[in-house]
Amino acid sequence: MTIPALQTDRTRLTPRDWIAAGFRALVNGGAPALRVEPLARGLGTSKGSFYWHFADLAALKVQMVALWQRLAEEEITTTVLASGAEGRAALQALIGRISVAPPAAYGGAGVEPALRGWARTEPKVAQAVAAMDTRRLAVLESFFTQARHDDPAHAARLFYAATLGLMELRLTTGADMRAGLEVQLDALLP
Amino acid sequence: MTIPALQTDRTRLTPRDWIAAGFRALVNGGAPALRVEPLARGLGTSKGSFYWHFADLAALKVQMVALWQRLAEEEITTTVLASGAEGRAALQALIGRISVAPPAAYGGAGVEPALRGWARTEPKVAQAVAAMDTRRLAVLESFFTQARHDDPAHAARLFYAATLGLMELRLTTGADMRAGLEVQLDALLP
DNA sequence: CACAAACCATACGCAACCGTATGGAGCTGG
DNA sequence: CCAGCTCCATACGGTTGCGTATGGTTTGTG
Repeated sequence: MTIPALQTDRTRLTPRDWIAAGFRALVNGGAPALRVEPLARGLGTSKGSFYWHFADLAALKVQMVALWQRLAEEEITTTVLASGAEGRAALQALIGRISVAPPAAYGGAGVEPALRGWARTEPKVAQAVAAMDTRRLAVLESFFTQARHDDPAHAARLFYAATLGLMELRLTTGADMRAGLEVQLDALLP
Repeated sequence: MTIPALQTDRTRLTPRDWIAAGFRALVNGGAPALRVEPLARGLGTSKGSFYWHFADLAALKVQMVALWQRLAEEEITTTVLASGAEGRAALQALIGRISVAPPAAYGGAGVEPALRGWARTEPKVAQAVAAMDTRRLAVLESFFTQARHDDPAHAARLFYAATLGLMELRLTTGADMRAGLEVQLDALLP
């Protein structure tokens, strides 16, 4: 008599699955939740799977930051710069893009604030965030310059600060990103 | 209430010394840095001292949050409400208070962002932060109402969001809080 | 000085996690 | 069908941290 083999029909995991799980953990539990064994439990697998796809935990973190950088950069180039919009129109387009939260499988609306919190625990992340900040500020400043604002640098800083703050408030008090940013833009470009 | 000076004696520690060390660790290393033995090493003592002053690590965290709540509340009441200022004048007074960073012994300018990052790892902290957000928003809204703003709720949200964002940017790109907030106020109350 | 209280050092058991080693399951081409 | 590659499970040693237990050292006080 043969015992029928358990057809677990398990779906095999890809590195991308682990990265997505990493972002979900980061958003829900913060940096301390980025551990191999808890992640494995959350995916219903063992860490043997993890160490097949990644050299170590640091490798996963690197890939997470790299993915965020790629998406954030894409948000700027393909959606705004490539559209050919300028000045106020470009800012409007950016508002539309920013108010769309990332997919829930990758942590949803909490990704950006969570990543900034993560930056406080790991210098590599802090460096990536700081670089993205300057990049975004430069782009915003060019838009405000095109819109003939008196002090584009100040306006860019304020607009960006409001964006970051609204992302925070979206989590705690459920603020509406789009409405908030449109009002901010009206205040800065009357 | 004013923050008392720390014991420079170094031979004996007070609970307040541990709380301050906790804030410094939180700012520098984030939530995962809030551990008993690393804190003890940083203070040049052993964890035997810690467990004399606190029941466990959770007790220290509770006291840290409590201290932050008291100082944040004080920032509102004694500096603004008690001054009798109203409307725009009250907002100006608040700007002056906010742009002053806490003492370096307690983590300096990074305390507020660090605490918001911490909130992502511990629900108790998240609750305290959310409560403070609503409290601050209510106060700000009353000021904008006194200043006869068209949409006080929106203005309060934006002003607060800009404040939070500028606190973030103060860390990465070294933004000037006071200048930024004054410009924001001018934009919202022309 | 005596002596208690306050404060700190050290050692211990326990638990969680990291990264490695190794074997097994499952698909795939020859 | 079987040989080899891909992918996962599990056991292991090492490290770090928690909280407790216990004894030592300093400080205040009569």
